[in-house]
Amino acid sequence: MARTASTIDEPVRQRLLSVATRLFAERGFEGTSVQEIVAAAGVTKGAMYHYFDSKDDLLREIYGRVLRMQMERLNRFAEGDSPIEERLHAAALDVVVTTVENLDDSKIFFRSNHQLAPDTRKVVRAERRRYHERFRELVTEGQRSGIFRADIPAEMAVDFFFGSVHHLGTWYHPEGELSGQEVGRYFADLLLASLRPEAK
Amino acid sequence: MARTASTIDEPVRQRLLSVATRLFAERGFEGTSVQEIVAAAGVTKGAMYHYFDSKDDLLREIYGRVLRMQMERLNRFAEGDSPIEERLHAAALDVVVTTVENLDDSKIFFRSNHQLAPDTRKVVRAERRRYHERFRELVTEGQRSGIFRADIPAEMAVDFFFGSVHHLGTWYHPEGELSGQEVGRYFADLLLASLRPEAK
Amino acid sequence: MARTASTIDEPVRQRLLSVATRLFAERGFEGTSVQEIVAAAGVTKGAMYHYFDSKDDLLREIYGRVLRMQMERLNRFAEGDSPIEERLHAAALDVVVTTVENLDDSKIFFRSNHQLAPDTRKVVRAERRRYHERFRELVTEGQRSGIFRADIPAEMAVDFFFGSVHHLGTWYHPEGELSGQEVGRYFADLLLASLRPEAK
Amino acid sequence: MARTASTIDEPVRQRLLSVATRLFAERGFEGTSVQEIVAAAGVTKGAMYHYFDSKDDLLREIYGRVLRMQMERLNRFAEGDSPIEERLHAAALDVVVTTVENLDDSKIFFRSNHQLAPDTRKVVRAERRRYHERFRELVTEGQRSGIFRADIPAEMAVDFFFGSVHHLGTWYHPEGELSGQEVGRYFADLLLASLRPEAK
DNA sequence: AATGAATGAGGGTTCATTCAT
DNA sequence: AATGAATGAACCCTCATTCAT
Repeated sequence: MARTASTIDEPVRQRLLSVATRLFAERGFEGTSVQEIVAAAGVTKGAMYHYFDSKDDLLREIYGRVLRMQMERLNRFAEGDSPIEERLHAAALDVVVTTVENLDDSKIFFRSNHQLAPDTRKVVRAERRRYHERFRELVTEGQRSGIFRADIPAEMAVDFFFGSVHHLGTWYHPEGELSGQEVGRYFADLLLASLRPEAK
Repeated sequence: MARTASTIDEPVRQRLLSVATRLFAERGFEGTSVQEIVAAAGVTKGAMYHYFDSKDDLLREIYGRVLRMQMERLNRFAEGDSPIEERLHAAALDVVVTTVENLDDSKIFFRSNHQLAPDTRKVVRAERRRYHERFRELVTEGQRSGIFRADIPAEMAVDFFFGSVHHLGTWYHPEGELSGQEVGRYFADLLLASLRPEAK
Repeated sequence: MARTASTIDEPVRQRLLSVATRLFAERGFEGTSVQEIVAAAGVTKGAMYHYFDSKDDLLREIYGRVLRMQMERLNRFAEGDSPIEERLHAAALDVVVTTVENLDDSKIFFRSNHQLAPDTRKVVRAERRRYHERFRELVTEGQRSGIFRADIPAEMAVDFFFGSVHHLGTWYHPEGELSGQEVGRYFADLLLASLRPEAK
Repeated sequence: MARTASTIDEPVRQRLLSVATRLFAERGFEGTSVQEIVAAAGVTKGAMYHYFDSKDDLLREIYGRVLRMQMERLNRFAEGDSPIEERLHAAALDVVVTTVENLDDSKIFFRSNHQLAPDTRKVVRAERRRYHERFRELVTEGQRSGIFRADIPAEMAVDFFFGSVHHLGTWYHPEGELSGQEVGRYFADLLLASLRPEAK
């Protein structure tokens, strides 16, 4: 018997996470009540507090999931042995595609950051920074080998690029005319173009 | 006689706006209570509700102020008669500089958007779209005259650029080593570079 | 130059009373804010507090007006020299007609009684009682002369009748098919009928 | 085991209803705060909002209880097979007795009607109308068989009677010299008397 | 593993009233 | 005679969380 996700028999913990992700993305973390989450998940409050310490804990879990996935994928792309411009293009394209495929996570990530407890926030930011640095290494690698222009700090180019990616959540619509692949290609092209050395 | 924001003799309405802007940026809209706002402004709740219809109204006012300022500045830069690449560079640099100078407004803008009442939201988004379109016209103008590459939709390039700008609030720190001018120059350079036609 | 009631040049005090009467009848005393009253009257709060001590004072004035009017009219009818059954019938008819003509006053009277300050309330109830007693005297006069049945206390018959009258506000509609006169006649007939001595 | 109202061991929900009924009757719906209700019931606000959706919901429940009880009793009396004048007399007496026994409910009913949310109000008024119509049928039945005078609309006679009943709350005191039974008999007698055909 | 009654603090908002002008 | 800014208390309600079961 086939079943869609979020059906009644999906493990409660997982169902709570899915539902919370959707609601946090739609209404924001503060705008979503625990009552709404458990109602949408079809369980009671007690059940939620059995699996999670608090509402903050739910958010923390969602963050963790996203961070782990992104880091794994980036590493896979970075470690290849094709030319640097191809690896960077592929990694850039991939981060756009996965962001678009998990748009709810992305929305939560860049909107609810300040709601995290200070400690959690520190952990999240540290992991985020590692991710950023890994990506930046790709740029510096290209700069060192003369493939990318070096008159703009790698950090700046990376911030420039990720700003764009993180903001996908505010304008990209899955039903729109552009697929994630297409946006990804454009974004990766723009990144690579901006790093091309100035024509003499 | 110039005065810093939030001094005791600043008109109550203005003081409420300044304080609310700061707090919304720091803690988010939902994370800031009316009580905290009025306490920080040194007035009572009644005073706040004398000048504003609601907490939402406060947010609405802040939004309006930002929108008006940005639109005015963009128009000034767009209407010049220097070459298109210079006008776009100048406009791009300016939007970064003003964003950095009003970083609180920017943080609020891209984090609390979904908290607005549906009607207000529609108004804000419409005005936002107009701003976007005005900027895009600069890009298409350059594309038509062959100065900018035309194989990437202008819309995409603009979304790419503004994503970066809007995310300044998440990483830029006024006390950091880069001035708004410097970041603005880098960002504008990156934008222009990404629009350069492919080298043959 | 002809002028309708409640126009801008009607004395402020009078306009406040009219407006408050209408609003109190529509929404109840507690359900009407001072702000709504002054807005509807086209003046400011300060103006209202210039003419009236408080919101309670407004209600007190409305009560006073009704009480005075009803007492005057009753006296006029009671003092006639036609047969007692005719005088009672006329008085009963008149109280229905005037109640219907001032339905807002009536609604306020029997719905907002408990909102009055204890002292005012005592005064109002005393005056009300005097009115009641005056009416009752008509009944006892008829009982003494054998025209009305005496096996039911006059007080009871009067309470019975006035209960009906006071409840007109909950069901009578000026635009309905019955005029105040018609309802008055029916009510007066019913009162007289209920006082007729039992047939042997 | 019989228990008096408002004892500490009475279920919370029931205790809230009893207390609210008493307070609404004493001070009116708008004049009673939720804080006062929960304090009198010895619970916290949270507990109240666990059982009732809102303060309005509390009022709605009280209304529902009264309406159901009155309708049941009326049906019992109306369905008997004694002569119509006896059935009407018994029903009239009963409605007075039960009104007096639940005087708080009655006070609330005819004073707070306009405080109900429009939807609830519609429901309540419809049920009220059905009750009224059931009672009126008794009168028309008597008119058709010539027992009651037919020159006064049944509707009018019923409004006349119920006006009196509904106003019991404004003057009847349980500690007074008249029992509910006595008032009921007088009121029923007056009703029947007013319906007696005119003597020739 | 899960319930649901109950808590208590705090949420945004309304209000009658005051007072300097 | 009238303004309107400002007060401060009270309003209804929501919330994340706890706990006995």
